[in-house]
Amino acid sequence: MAYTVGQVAKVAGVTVRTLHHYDEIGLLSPSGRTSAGYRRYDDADLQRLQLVLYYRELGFPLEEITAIIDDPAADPAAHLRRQHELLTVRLKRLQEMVTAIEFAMEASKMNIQLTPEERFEVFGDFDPEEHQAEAEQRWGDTDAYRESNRRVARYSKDDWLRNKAENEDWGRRIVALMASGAPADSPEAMELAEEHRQLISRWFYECSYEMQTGLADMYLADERFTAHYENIAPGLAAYLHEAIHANAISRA
Amino acid sequence: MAYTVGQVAKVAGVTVRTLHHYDEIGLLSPSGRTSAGYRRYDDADLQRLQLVLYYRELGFPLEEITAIIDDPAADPAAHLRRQHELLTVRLKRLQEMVTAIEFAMEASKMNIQLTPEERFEVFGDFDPEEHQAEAEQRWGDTDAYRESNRRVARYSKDDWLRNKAENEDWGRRIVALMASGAPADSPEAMELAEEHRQLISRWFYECSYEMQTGLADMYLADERFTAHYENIAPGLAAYLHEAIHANAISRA
DNA sequence: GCTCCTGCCTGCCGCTACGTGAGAGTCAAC
DNA sequence: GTTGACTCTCACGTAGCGGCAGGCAGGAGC
Repeated sequence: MAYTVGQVAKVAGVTVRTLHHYDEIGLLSPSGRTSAGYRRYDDADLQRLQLVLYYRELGFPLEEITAIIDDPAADPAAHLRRQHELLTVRLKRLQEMVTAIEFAMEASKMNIQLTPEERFEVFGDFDPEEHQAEAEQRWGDTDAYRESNRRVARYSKDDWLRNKAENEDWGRRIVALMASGAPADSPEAMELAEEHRQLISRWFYECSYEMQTGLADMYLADERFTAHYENIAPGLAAYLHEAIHANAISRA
Repeated sequence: MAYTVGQVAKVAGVTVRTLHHYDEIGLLSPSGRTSAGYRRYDDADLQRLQLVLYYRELGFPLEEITAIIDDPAADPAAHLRRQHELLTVRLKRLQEMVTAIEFAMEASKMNIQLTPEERFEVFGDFDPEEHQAEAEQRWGDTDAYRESNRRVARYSKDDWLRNKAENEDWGRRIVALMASGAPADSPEAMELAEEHRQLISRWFYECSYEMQTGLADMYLADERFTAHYENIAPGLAAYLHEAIHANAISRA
């Protein structure tokens, strides 16, 4: 019962190169060679190959497989547990990805065209997801962030357009107020600050006064946010910041 | 709004090296450089990076991402569909593996010790999985193969031992019959051929006469199967082959 | 002006698990 | 004795970076 590389390859469903490789790294060396140097695999080699392929299927790197197979003292149960954890994690990731892609497909089928490009188009230059990676780093484990993500995922293009319209309407009103010379702690400014909080609560996540003042601080601290508001009207970032704080204090 | 590599890396949650790499392969080149040669990323670059990371998350290779993003005529829906298929296939594989590993863990907890080594021990030299890879290539998309896999996955060590015992009993009887000189198309031989079919049906999958004659042909065509039967008794492969065909014809 | 620290630059080698030849020898068949 | 299939050993190529080395750049502190 001796087999050549080609035969083993066929039987095991791997390539000859793979067997050469396993020989090279000492994972599976044939038990003998012919006088011409041809590899000769026997049944024991085939069994070992089976083991190798089994662990490989489970995602073990070849080096570890070598260790597992060659070390009779190794605890197979421990390996299984670890592998089970790894697998379930990968499984979850994959499932999430499938869900994400199904969502994307659904959106594109409905002609809502919520591909990322479209979303950028809808969002204009103030994309809630523009700084998503950073947001995730900062707030990835907060309830608000998860809530926001959950809601955002369901929004249609129309929802986004309505959102944008409401935002722009609010923007026009606060710009007009600021231009009128009303101070940032005037009742009118505080009312618009309150409306700002409610817009966030309605569209993204329950925004408390505390969270809102945090946002306000960031509008000044993070130049990208500052730029966004300054771009609407010079001085707006600071004006909004003060109005939000004044409103939060008066409601406390 | 210009950012250095380090800033972009932090914001996007990738490493500087990754950005260098994306620049190298032309996937994401910063829109400018400082006089000192520092990369300068602007908001548009960040948006592109978002797209890149989005597709990367979905498992697209970088080269394809380049094509998708740079080619406005490319159909994102088609890409998504293809990716969805790939992912679901991988997902199914992973799920099967998790099931398998959970089964193995269960077994090891019960001290049944169904580690692969154990299974080889139980199977002796005629492991139903010995040629699994090839079997999958040949029959991977048949109902019989799936059915067999489903059943096999549930078998306990005791089941395997009973299976082996039944097989050996049948083996002894057919060897005895052949030794007695009864022709392969005798009623007794045909009866044992019938029993062979029922053994397969009981332990692995519903085996029709047609499928059984296919198996019989393979016992002669594939030297490994031939060797298995010839190892039990010289001439058995051909004898069984003829008996199976005779039985199938008489039942048709 | 000098030093220190941090961040940036460009190579370039390394990793996994093989794929894919090149060039040469081997084996069984016709 | 010649073909054709199979095998051998280099040895470079792949994807997606990680991680050095050696050398500028730029701001802070002395």
